[in-house]
Amino acid sequence: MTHRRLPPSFYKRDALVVAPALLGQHIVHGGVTLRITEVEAYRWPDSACHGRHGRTPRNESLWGEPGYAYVYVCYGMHQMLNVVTWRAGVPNAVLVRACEPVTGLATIRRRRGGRSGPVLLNGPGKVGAALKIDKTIDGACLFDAGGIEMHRAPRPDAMLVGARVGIDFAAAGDVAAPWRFADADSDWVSHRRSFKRRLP
DNA sequence: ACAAGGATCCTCT
DNA sequence: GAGGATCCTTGTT
Repeated sequence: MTHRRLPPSFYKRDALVVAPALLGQHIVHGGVTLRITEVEAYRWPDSACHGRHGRTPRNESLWGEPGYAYVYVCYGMHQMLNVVTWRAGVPNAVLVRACEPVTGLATIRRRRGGRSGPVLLNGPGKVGAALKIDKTIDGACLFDAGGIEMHRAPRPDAMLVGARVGIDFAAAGDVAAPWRFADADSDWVSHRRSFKRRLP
C-alpha cells in the first residue's frame, strides 16, 4: 500500500510546519506501530539545535536530505528519533517525543520493562526503546518501503503548543519558543502541564 | 589518552 | 520536584 506512506514532499517543508503535521501519523518499525502524539521542532537559526556547532560525523544526517531519520544517542543510552525536514545543508528536524501504541503492545511492554499505560511511551528515549531504534537507523529513508516507515493517518482535532523540554543551555528566546506540539486529547504525552496554549 | 557534557529516565520525597 | 544513573561523542592534551 504505497499510498499509505508519507511522500518525500511531506518532509520538504520547514520543521515548524512538519512538526504539527506529524501528529497522528504512524511509525512502523521493529514489529510495532506507534501513533505520534508529541513532537518538537529544531531548526535554523536555533541555539538548541544539534547543528548549532556545525557539521560533525554524529549529526551528519541532520544536514542531509529531508525524509530521512536522524538518530541521536542521548546521555549515552537513549536513542532519540528525529525526522529530517526542509532541505539539505540546513539543520532542520522534528524530534518524536511521545506516542500511543497501535500494534505490538506486548512487544512494546517487553522492551519497556513490562510497564503499562502512558509511562510506556511518554518520552523520546522511551519511544526509541519501544521501536528498537539505534544508530543503525541513523540516515535511514522514511519514505521507501522495507525500512522504518511513516504512514498517513488522521490528524488530531486539537493540539497543545508550548516550549520545548530539556534545553536550558539554549538562548532565552529559543528556550521560550513555542515549538513543541501534542495531541490535546491524548493521555500519552510528556510534561502535559507545561503546555501553554490549546489550538484551535 | 582523558575529561566534560548532554533534546533523559527512574526512583524516591 | 529533585537528584543520581549511565556511557557515547567530542574536543583537547
